[in-house]
Amino acid sequence: MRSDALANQRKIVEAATRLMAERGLEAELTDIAHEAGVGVGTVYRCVGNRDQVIETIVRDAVAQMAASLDEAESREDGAENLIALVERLHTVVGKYGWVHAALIGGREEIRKEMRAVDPLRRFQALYERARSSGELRDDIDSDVAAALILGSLAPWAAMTLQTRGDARAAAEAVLSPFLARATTANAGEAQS
Amino acid sequence: MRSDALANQRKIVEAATRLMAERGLEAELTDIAHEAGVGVGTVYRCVGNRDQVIETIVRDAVAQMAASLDEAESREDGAENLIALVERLHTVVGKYGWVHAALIGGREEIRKEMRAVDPLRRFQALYERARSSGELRDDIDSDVAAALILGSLAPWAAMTLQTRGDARAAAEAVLSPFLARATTANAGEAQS
DNA sequence: AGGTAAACGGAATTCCGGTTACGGTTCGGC
DNA sequence: GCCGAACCGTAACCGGAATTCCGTTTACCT
Repeated sequence: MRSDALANQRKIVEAATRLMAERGLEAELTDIAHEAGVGVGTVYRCVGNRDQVIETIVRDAVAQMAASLDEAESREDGAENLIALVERLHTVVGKYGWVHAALIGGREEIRKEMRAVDPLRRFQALYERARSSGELRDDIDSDVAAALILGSLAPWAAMTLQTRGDARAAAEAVLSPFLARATTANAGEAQS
Repeated sequence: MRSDALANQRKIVEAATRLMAERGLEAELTDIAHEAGVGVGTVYRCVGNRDQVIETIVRDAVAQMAASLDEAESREDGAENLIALVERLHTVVGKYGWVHAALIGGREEIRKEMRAVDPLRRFQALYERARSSGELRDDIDSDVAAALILGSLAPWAAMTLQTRGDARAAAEAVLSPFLARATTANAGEAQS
């Protein structure tokens, strides 16, 4: 592959990522080509047809999520590990605004790709491991915790969370209901 | 409007609802017409073009969500009220499999529709009200609680939650991390 | 029952975005 | 500096879904 072709490939993937983040997965190929500063033909030559463009980008996003999971699994158990993971996931998912849509209505191929990573199970496992550190509540089923915490990646939830400063603060907020009381002394809720 | 036209309108909207629930918002107009047992022309006459068909259905779904919120607001404060609300929301959103996609990638008009209902704020307000009953934790910011609880409507989260029996059980599980400890005595997590 | 305006079905048409074909241009080895 | 292969942009081409059009049928009023 000639060097200019390779450079174009990169430009195209970047452009597609950018455009799809703001317009969704249905962004048009001609627009992507224009955004990348090349012609449509070049898109076909360097990346492939529409489906292949999409697949490339989805693969990127999925890989980044998988990498985050990998990293978390290799680290020390504990609340901190989960917080960092949630922070990374929020960042990644936020960058690719369409992941949600892709998971729901997307091509079967994309969903398969995603199912292979299986973030829910892996997060659940991490939650259970982290629990042994004593920093997390153990009176909540780990599958429910995983569902709620990863549910916070939903755009409407993420939007609210973004109002609190940076991604780190958002991740801490998400985890806070699951922290064991003993560790984070909290205001009493005496009542009646 | 003649009575048969009115009847057809109803049939079409029902058919579209059914078809889009299983195939997503991109179901074809001719299929919808066929499913309703009418010709394509009739769809245009009774409901309008594709966008208007979609809008009609989205409006329905949004109205049902709004009604659930209305009802909850008119009831007695307390955890029970929130659980029932979450149960209803899960049911509605589950019935219209595409709401997520609509909210994310959908037409600006749809999102505006949704923003008008503003479920997050309303739920947050309900959470704050319910807190006064003493059944809910008050050491978690209500906006975070709202984001997490409504985040559970995200498809991947909802999928996990559905594995636990009925919608009611799922709703209880979702709320459980937010219940005050005093009420639901939980196993101790003593450590170090 | 009869007349008429409204509604119907679905074939024909338009529209639109993906895909392909092709004449000009550029890279990179000699 | 020059040649051929690889690459580029653009302008047609194509398929399929949305939309329109019109001859036929139906509901409703008198």
